[in-house]
Amino acid sequence: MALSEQEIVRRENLKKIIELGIDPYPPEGWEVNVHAKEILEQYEPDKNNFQEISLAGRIMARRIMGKASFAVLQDETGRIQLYINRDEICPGEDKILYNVLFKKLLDLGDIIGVKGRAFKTKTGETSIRVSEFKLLSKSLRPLPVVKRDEEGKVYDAFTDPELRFRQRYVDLIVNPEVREIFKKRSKLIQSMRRYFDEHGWLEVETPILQPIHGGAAARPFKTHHNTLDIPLYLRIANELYLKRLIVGGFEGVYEFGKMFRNEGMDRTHNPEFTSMEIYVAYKDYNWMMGMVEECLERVSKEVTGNTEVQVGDQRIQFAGPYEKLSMYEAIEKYTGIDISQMDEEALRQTCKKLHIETDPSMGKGKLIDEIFGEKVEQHLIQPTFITDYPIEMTPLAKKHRSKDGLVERFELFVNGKEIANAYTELNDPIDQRQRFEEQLKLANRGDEEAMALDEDFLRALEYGMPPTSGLGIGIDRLAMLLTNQHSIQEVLFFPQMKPEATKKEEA
RNA sequence: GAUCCGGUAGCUCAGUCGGUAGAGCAUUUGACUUUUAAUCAAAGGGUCCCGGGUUCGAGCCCCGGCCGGAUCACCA
Repeated sequence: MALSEQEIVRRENLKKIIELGIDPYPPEGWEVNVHAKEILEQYEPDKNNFQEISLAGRIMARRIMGKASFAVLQDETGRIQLYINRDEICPGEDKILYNVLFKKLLDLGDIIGVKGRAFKTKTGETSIRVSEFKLLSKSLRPLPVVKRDEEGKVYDAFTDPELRFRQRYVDLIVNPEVREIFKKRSKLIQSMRRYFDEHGWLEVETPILQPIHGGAAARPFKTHHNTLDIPLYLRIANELYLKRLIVGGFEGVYEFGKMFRNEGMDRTHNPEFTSMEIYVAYKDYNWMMGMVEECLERVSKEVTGNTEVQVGDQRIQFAGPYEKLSMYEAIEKYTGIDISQMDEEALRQTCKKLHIETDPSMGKGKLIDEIFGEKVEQHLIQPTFITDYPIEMTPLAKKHRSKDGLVERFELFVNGKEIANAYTELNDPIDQRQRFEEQLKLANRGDEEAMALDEDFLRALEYGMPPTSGLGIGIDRLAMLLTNQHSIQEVLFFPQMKPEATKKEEA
């Protein structure tokens, strides 16, 4: 592959460094006793602190002015300016370290270790007066150079999504705000996990490779196990396994994990995504709504510092209680039509009236879902529980205790998007078998996403599952809300991309 | 999968009517001991995404493809 001019220069510099007897990739570590952010926040000239510091990072800018230079060092916490004076670095006759190594052979992007002391420059910027530096890793590729002026205005921003996502490492280096998004994502999971642990619920792991892709309605990825010579599916959900654990006697289990769905990709969908599923015995969906309110309020506070979060043009209040509307109430509120008594034909006519396309494979549940998706969802900006779904849409939820034809289910909508789904779980094995059979009928009618029947799961229910409430939260979408990002790609380190065109390479 | 928009130097982008390929940053050389989008002087750097076509001549027009984004469809 042909190297660019800058890559050639860097490789030549590398060679010269080696000729000077310097290892460009030394094996030993470097003492890091402080980070950039700590110095910037805590240095006070009067206190004379940070006078023997040792840190490491990447050179992000260099301003050489003859016998002295400024550089910008970036570590995980931020950027700090270095001041390098020739005669301080090279007290003796030999000025090679400064004149040759620092001025000529180091490049932007090189990783160096630095020892020195904090001070303030004439213009008042906290900086490090370098007494010693060492090359820790030579960079052979030029980074995009993003400049910022005093007001923080960005020039030549590195924004091309294709490059940013394919080379996320570069994105993380030159766009510090990107790192903050992922720190928040990590904090979100950590915060939620701590909340569950405090309640004594057990974090578990269940199979990703499943012989039957149950627990949700979606097209799976299919693979094959050679030794067993059987097809296996990457899980589209883990619900049925977690319930088996409730049958087994755990009273609260949860799992953060990747799910895989062989569907389209867009701003809110990636083929693999992270969900959190939790099942708690002896609870129902009413209890679960309270738990969700408490959990999200706390998570929001711990991740963003506030229960109120800016998302696009909206301010979302995560402190409960959240508005509750039944599915029928919600549809009536936003269309003026009461569909609660309608049969499949009447619903089909209603769809027509509302200019919603239908097809013959759609059952009653699907038709209601269409109306809801088309006319209601977009209006649910503040956190809203939509409750009591038609039974046809929800084969794993328990029938409503008082409303015929409905199940005890809620979904939480925020900013017009579903972020959580929960049931009073169906634990009646006879009813569950019938529901699966209904799904089979839908499948025969052409519904590709109807749920598969899982005999072993039914066997587990037949042993008896305590009354249980279960909840699933889309972690990526929650992360999008809490970091004010409008694309799922921005909250995944490595979003799925088509493979790059393979470049011709010499063997 | 459909429609629209985009792909030009390492990066961000201009490129007029189809007529020698442009800028800023980065890079190279030189100057400079408190600069900070450092500055000053000079220089080098291009498979214009790929493949066809039209034309005397294509970065530009036409056809096909690849990759990305947006919107829609499907889905969470």
